[in-house]
Parts: sequence; C-alpha cells; structure tokens
Amino acid sequence: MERKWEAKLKQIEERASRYERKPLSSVYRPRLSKPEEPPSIWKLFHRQTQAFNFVKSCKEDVHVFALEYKVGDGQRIYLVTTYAQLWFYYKSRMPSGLHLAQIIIYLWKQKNLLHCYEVIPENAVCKLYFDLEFNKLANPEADGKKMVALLIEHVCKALQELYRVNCSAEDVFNLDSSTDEKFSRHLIFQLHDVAFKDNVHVGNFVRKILQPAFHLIASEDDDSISESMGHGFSHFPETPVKQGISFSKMSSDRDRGESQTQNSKERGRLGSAEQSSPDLSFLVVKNNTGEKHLFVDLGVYTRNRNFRLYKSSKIGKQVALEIAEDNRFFPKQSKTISEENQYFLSSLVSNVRFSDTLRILTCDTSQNKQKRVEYSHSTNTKGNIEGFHCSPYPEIDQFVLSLVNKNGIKGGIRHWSYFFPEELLVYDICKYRWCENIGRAHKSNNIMILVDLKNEVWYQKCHDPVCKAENFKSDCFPLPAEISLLFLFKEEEEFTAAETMNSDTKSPHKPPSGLLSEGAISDADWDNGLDETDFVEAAEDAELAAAAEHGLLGYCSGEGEIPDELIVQVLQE
DNA sequence: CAGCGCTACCACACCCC
DNA sequence: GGTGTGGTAGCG
Repeated sequence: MERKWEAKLKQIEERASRYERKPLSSVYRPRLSKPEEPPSIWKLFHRQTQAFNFVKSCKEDVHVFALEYKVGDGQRIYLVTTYAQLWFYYKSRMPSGLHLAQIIIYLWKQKNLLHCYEVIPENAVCKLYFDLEFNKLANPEADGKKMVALLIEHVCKALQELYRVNCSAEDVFNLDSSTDEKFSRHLIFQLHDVAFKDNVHVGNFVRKILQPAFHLIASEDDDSISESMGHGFSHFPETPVKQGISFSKMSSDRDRGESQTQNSKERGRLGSAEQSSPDLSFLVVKNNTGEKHLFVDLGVYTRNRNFRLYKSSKIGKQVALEIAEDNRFFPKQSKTISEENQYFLSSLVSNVRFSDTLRILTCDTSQNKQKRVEYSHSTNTKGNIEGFHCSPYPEIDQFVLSLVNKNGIKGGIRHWSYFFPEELLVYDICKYRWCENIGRAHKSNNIMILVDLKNEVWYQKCHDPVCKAENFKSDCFPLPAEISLLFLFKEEEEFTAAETMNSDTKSPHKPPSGLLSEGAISDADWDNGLDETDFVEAAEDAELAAAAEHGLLGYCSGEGEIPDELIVQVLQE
C-alpha cells in the first residue's frame, strides 16, 4: 500500500512539473455545482481551536475530526466537514463514474481517513459511550464478551434507577478492535430521545455507577475483595468522585473506621435504603505489570476527547473498529441511507438527533453542584432545563437583554427555563417592567419574555395577577434572523437530503458534484486561518483554485486534469 | 513551524507533633 | 510524616 502511494506520488510530481512548464490558461468557467446542492466543506487545520472557530462561523452542520498523520508521536491535524461528506470519502467502496483526477483526490482523502477520530466537543450534547480494554495475556481467564454483557446490564439498570431511562443490549452499538494481545471494545449507547449534556457528565455518570468497583482495585491484597464489599455502599452513591481521589479517600475512610466524612455519612444513609452493592468484581482486570485496573477506561471523558471512528485504526496498527460478533444493535432500515452509513452515523458519539422530546441528562460531581447554585442550570424531572442569569443560548440572552435595556432602564435576566416539547425559552426579567397590556411599567410585578424557537418569534407576558387572570400575551414579534435557531432544524433536513444524494442507491453515473469539486480546492487550503502574513501562499492557492475549476470540475466536459502541485504539496505535509 | 487535555508522579516547601 | 504546590513526562 505504502509503495503504491509512493509510485502515485511520483506520478503526480511529474505531472506537476509539466504544469509548471505549460501553465493552465486562466479562462473563467463557472463551477458546475448547482446552487440547491449542499455546499462542499472540507477544511484542514493544524490547530483544534482554529477548526472549532471555523465550525462556529459555518452555517452548515459541520463537525471536527482529528486525523493521525505521522507514525510515532501521534501528531494530528483537524478536518472540518459534514458527516455526509466524510462518509462519502470514508466508505471503502469506490464510487463509479469518477474521472482520473477525481479518483486521485478520492484516494488521497480516503488514505488520510484511515486513522480518523471524532472530536467530541466540550459542552456538546452526546451519547453515553464506553472504551473497554484488557490485556488478554495478563487475564487468561477473563471472558470479554461476558464482561461486556454484564457491564451493559449494570449500565441499563443504572439508567433506569437514576433517570428512568429504559434500554437494553439492543440499544448498544458494540464495536470491536481486539488483537491477539488485547481485548478492546467501544460501546455507544443509542438511547431513544435521551442524551447527556456533554461527555464530562457522561464521565461523572460512569464513575458514579462504577464506584462499587473502585473499592475492589483500591485494596492491595487480592483476598480483601469480599470483605470490602460488605460496607453497605449504595448502588449509585450520591457523590461521584474522581477515580484518583476516590482511592485515597476510600482507603483512608476505611482506615479511620469510616465515619467522619460527609461522603461516608451519605453512603451510610443511602446504603441503608438500598440493597447491598452489585457485584462488579467482573470489571477488575490486571495490566501487564500485574496491577489491578478497571475493564472500563475512565480516561475518555475529557474535553474535546478524540474517539476513534468506526472502521478506523490507530496509526501504525492494522486493527480497525468493526462491528463486534456479539453486537445486538441494528439500525432502522432506510431507503435513502445505506446500512453501513447508518452504522457509521450511530457510532458517532456527538451525533445526537434533535427531537421535540429529547431529554438531556446531567450528572454533576459534588464540587460542581456547589458551583451550580451560582451559575445554575438544572434539569427538572421532565427533562426541561432552567437556570439563572444566562441560558445555554448566549445569542438569545443578548437579544432578550437588548429588549429590556431601553430608555435608560437596565433590565436583566433573573431566571430562565427551557421547555423541550415546546422549544420555548421563558425569561423572567428583573428591573424592567414595561407591560404591553397596560402600556406602562408595572409597579410591583415583573414581566417575562418568551422566546418561541419553533415559530421563531418572541412575546411578552407578566406576573401581574390582573394580566395573568386575562391570560395576557403580547403580539408575537419575529426573532432577528441571526439568532433564529430554526436553521438548526432545517439543517437536519438538509443533512437528510444530502444523505439521499450521496447514498449508494444514487445513480452510479453521477458523482456527487459539489463534494469533489470544492473539496479539491479546500484540500490545498490548509486553512491559514487569519494569518495575513501568508498572502503569498494565499495567492498561490487562488491560482490553484482557479486551476481546479478548469480541471477538476470538468467531469462532464471530460478535459479535466488535476491541479497536481496542490496535491503533491498536501501529500508531502 | 504546527495536537490536546489531562493525570500521575516527583521535588520541594511548609507545618505540626 | 503529613499536606499543599508547582512543574512535567507521558498516557489516552
């Protein structure tokens, strides 16, 4: 494979020098992609923050992926694209009807997607996921499949007890990346209309429900396992603690006869209410130095965690994540999306489908709970969220503040609530009491501003008993376009449309234009970001882009040649 | 020219018995 | 010896 690419590289270099000798003419030719087609986005960045900044500036539903590109020190670059486009290049089958130039681009992109990771953005809603592993040689008696099944059972029970969420092994996408030496799995839970607030909350949840297992590895000697189980800990203690902290805390609690700390008090209280701890001894494995560890890797719940994609391998390794033998999750059949694509989409941790009934689960640590009183967001029993001062929608907060800062009165947001089914943000306003109903400010009652995200309007109500009695609601006013969130949902539709276009069922003779054409340009565009010092390069890029327009986009006219130096440049990176 | 976000670990200072 | 801090190698 490597040799083939070296040969290809040489070929491309030769062609590049040909172009240097005989440059392309600069006749303008409009691009072929039709306006209604989804725009192509394929941008590479050296820095993660640049990639995320680009995502922010981008109207389309794009995501950040990390590509490993150098063997050894795990160096990564960041790709921003849509799920649909990524899948187009990612899937192994070569689409028919491509020109040579397009095939080269296709192959280049595909080669660079072999070691591809999803970046799970911090503060982004995501699925529940697990990274599981143990060394087979150090644990000859361990039955990996059985351990996975027991873990899933335990997690489902916990979801039911803590959040009243129903699920089973059929909702768990089970991916295998095992080798002869290592048992390795990824589990991605496909909960219906339920997701976690972000992956830090997922981590808190996982630590919380695995806490009974921490005692088992905290003990130095092997035979104290059964003894340390009998302390009456609850199934899912109130205060999830970090693994590292919990070790020392637990052991010191035990040493002191366990009574003083708040933690142990809580455990005692809850412990008496619950039955004895579940037996999580199946989670304890040994590493190659013989130390006890958990089967569950707790290090994968950090901010912007890179999580390897379905069908990707680590650089320098052969084994990719594939559907496990004992996987029991099967995506819904779709006419427009291939089964493989469905699996791919299901494997993405931050690919959460929005719906009217989406419930966002949270799980805080005890430390964060204190902070939360100050910043205050909380999920009530219905799964709606509320808080003080600022909502998760800063743009809307700003807009609401602009409404209540008028005529020298400085209004503020006292409290907000978000109602999922209605997609309604309710702001309790302070200091600004102007009421449309009475045409003046109330003397002692506050008003509310309601933002209806579904219908993209806002209106005013108030707490005054008289206004309330007549169920007063002001006229609706449209939200300013820039804060309208409808695009979010529109994009869901667009995304589906894009899927349809790129699906395997599409006419084999028509390559998804737009994807290839613009992608070719963006490839060279190692986004220099806002680095003005690079204008020389930028000028070169512009030339190359022009070249690309002549060559690559000509898949109908058939005269196209690849803007080679561009690809050579990228390949050499 | 160019990854990121941690945790475990170590060295050291400071404190108290 | 216990505890807190600050810097860093190295893991995931």
